[in-house]
Amino acid sequence: MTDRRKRGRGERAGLTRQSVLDAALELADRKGLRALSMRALGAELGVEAMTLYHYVPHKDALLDGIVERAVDEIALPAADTNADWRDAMRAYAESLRTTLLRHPGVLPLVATRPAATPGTLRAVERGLTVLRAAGLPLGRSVDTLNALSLFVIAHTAAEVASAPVNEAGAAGSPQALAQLDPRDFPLVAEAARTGAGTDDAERFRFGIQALITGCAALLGEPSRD
Amino acid sequence: MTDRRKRGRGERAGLTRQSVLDAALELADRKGLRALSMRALGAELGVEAMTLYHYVPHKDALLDGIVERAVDEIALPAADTNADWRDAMRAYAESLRTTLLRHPGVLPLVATRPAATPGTLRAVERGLTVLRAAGLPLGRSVDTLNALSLFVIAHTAAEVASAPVNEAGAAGSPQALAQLDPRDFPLVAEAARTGAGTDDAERFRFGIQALITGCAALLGEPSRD
DNA sequence: CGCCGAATCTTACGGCGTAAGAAACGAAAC
DNA sequence: GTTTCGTTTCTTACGCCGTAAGATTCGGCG
Repeated sequence: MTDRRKRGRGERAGLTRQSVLDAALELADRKGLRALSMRALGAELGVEAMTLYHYVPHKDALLDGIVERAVDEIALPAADTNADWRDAMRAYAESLRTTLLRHPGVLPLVATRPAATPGTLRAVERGLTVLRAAGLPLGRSVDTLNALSLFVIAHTAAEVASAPVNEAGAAGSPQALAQLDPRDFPLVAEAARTGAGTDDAERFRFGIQALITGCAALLGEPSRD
Repeated sequence: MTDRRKRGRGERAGLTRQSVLDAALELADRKGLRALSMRALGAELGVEAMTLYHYVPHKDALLDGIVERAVDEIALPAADTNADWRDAMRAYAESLRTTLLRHPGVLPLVATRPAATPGTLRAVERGLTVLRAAGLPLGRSVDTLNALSLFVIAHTAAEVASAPVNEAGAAGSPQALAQLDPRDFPLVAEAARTGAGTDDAERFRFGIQALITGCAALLGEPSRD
């Protein structure tokens, strides 16, 4: 954010672990993960690459850091004890998706790394609280929350993967799919042509709804219409 | 497979695109993605790094290739028109999981790249066929199949991520989780202590079951017990 | 002032992906 | 058998990467 162009002779950059992570996150989102090198990040901050090692022990820690920074942005599940847990979970999933989509550069990392940072733990704890308060057994609460978050992460990761940074349509785009031989893949071609199941947000909503409905059913909850 | 140690003077290596991809896949699974460099792969095959560029235009294509090679191993959904689509999908999900788990090195790639290779298209087409034959509308078939595959991929990716190659327990392991302060995260700590929701296979089965049940419910299928 | 710890820079090493071209081979053409 | 030619393999080199080691410069405190 603050303009990092060319410090005067013997004037410090005034970095923080936080400011370094923020710049890294911003750079990854803007130019993609591949463009996030220590030297490039240094240049972005008006500093040599090695300087960054005063704020971060190695690059992997930097990556962990930006994941955590992005995760910290996610809003916790609402602890409204009056609301149905299904509504709470649906709202949480929706908000998790929009937050993750705001950081396309980090999504490959989120989908790939084990998630046991304080930030994620906080969200998980809150989620479990909501589910337990609704009467679900602990084990099933874990299973439910796990299934929901994994689906959200995978779906958003797939969304950004098929629309890469600064790039024309990828191989998975509907346009590309529509051009394959209907004799080889009739249904896929038809879906691409008619646009069935093409809208990311709607497909996402369907998956979430199915997951929540299914969990409720397996747990013997009364169905609602 | 074939012993690649030290060809005699002026004796060819006899590589194929397939053999190169196979070796790359095997190397990635055995030593992890980070260890898969062109030079290392060349050494594995008894050949200089640049030689590989006769079989693959660049490293990204190599990665795409090993993903496709792994994907080709997945068994297509059974087209048994007598069986319930729910059973077919559950079996497919289960088999997809075991296949993916056989290639831990490739999972980060699968979870990350857009999937529009012939192999995946074949599986998708078959899945859509099954669902359509059961009477689901095309759009919903796409949504259902999408939700299922994404969940499977995300879950298996999470499984291998929390048990990395040749490594002691990662940060997300139950042991590590059990040691955090119960005052900060009481439910997470309790779950870790009692082992609730700890079994990967069972948690997976729950998610799949929930997803399928939920999709059926949303599509107005009669419930079964 | 002198000193010290923190912040920054310099230099350097080994590894990476890969561009460019030389070299060695096998098979077909003569 | 010799020549030719396309395929396969190797050699060399460039610029990038992460980062180890250490010199340097700074602000603040005695």
